[in-house]
Amino acid sequence: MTAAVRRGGSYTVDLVLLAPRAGQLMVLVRRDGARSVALPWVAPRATEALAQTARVLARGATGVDAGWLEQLCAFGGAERHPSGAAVSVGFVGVVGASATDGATAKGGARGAKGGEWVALADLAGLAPRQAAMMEAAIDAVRGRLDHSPIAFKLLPATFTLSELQGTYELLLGRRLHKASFRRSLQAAYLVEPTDEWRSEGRGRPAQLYRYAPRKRRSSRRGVRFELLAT
Amino acid sequence: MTAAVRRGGSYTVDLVLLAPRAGQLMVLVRRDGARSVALPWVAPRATEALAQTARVLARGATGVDAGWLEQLCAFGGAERHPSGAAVSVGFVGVVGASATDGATAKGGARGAKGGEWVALADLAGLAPRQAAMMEAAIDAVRGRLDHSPIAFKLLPATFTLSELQGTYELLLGRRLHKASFRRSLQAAYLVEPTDEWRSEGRGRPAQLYRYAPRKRRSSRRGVRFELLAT
DNA sequence: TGACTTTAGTTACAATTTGCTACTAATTAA
DNA sequence: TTAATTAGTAGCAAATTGTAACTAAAGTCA
Repeated sequence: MTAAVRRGGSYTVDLVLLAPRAGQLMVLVRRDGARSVALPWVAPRATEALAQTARVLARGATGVDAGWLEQLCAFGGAERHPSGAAVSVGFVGVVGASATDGATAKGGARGAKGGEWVALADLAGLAPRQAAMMEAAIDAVRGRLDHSPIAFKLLPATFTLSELQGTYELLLGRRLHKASFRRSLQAAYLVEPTDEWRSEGRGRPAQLYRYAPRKRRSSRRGVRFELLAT
Repeated sequence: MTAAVRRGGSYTVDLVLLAPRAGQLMVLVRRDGARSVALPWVAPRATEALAQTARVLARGATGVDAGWLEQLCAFGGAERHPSGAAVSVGFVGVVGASATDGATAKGGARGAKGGEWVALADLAGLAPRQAAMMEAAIDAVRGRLDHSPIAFKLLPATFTLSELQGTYELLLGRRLHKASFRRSLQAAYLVEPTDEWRSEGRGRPAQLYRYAPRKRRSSRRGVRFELLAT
């Protein structure tokens, strides 16, 4: 396959798949030698839809469907790729914590077929093009977090508001204020309470919620100029 | 070239280039038959950086450098492309109004070498894949307007605040409130006044400003949940 | 039991931001 | 001079946001 890619000058679809585990963000990789790793990738047939290719790639690598999956952009130029392909289309996706069950540091365990979950902080040894994808993936998640239900797709069907806030904090890489978070959430009509409560050992039990977005108008604000000096 | 693309299964770089003209947003296209048009595209050599390819393509089509240029994403699958390529990497860019000087409805004039500026509203006859790019380009511009200096790159070096606001309105496709716009602009430290004024015929003369962003901390707001029900 | 700790969830208030109306200023046209 | 037109500002009410301080419900441990 690799040889065919080199000859034909075709393209690849690459995947940055993220999952939470023990308060850390993990990314799915394949061991690719002594100290180099690679993101999952495939050189698809020409007529296949890109998003479909990425969905199949995600399912093949984890055994479950990605809860959220979106294209990053195309990467090319001189930056090397394991396949030698001229262009690679990067995708980023998330799966729930359960997808990482049984995956150990030495890899190959249940839930990661031939893959291995590595903490984002410990990740090293990617080819240049895939390293660029990795960075773009984190930026994309943070940038789209308030427009796509990424955090919700990363949680089970019912969850506590503290878990939801923790997920946002994990993805954003910073702490949020509890009261403000809940107020914004309420104003957005995104969740509805169930009549279940969960006791997590110590402390008051938390009510469980489910993701149930209700229609509302998008707010027509003025411009904001988040733009900073270079 | 087209035949080579069909045979090799290579990729293309496509460009949505926008410019303001007479209060309308124009897009650069090439006549491609009786009633079909195409966005400018090229099938680059394998090792060329994507952004560099797009820059050269923009310069070749207009004779000037694009003030702002960013990748959209890759498009592929069953949606047809004029080249027959399996994937196409879309770019969106803007150039100042002066780039459209002399371009007429019948095309081929100075400033658009072999191309033609068409009002966005009048655009029809794109191949499916390029139509998808067109839509993505508008979304991208609107989505990134507050993070990239798109509007500023579309104006001359000095401009009035009414021109700046008009540019924002053109790109956003909606009206903005004058006092609020100026207050936000002031708070962002993005422009500085020159000591020139411009009289536009009727009404009070307007002061000219230049784009001169000053360093400031990015505001650490809480989450906003712009996310809407599907 | 009862004080202490821990986590969940709410309230209240000050500070800031935003939308908007209504103003003043400077110019051209008649 | 007066009206019309565009630029620019002031000020206020409403909404949003950051934060501290509170109440509530569980477990822990002497």
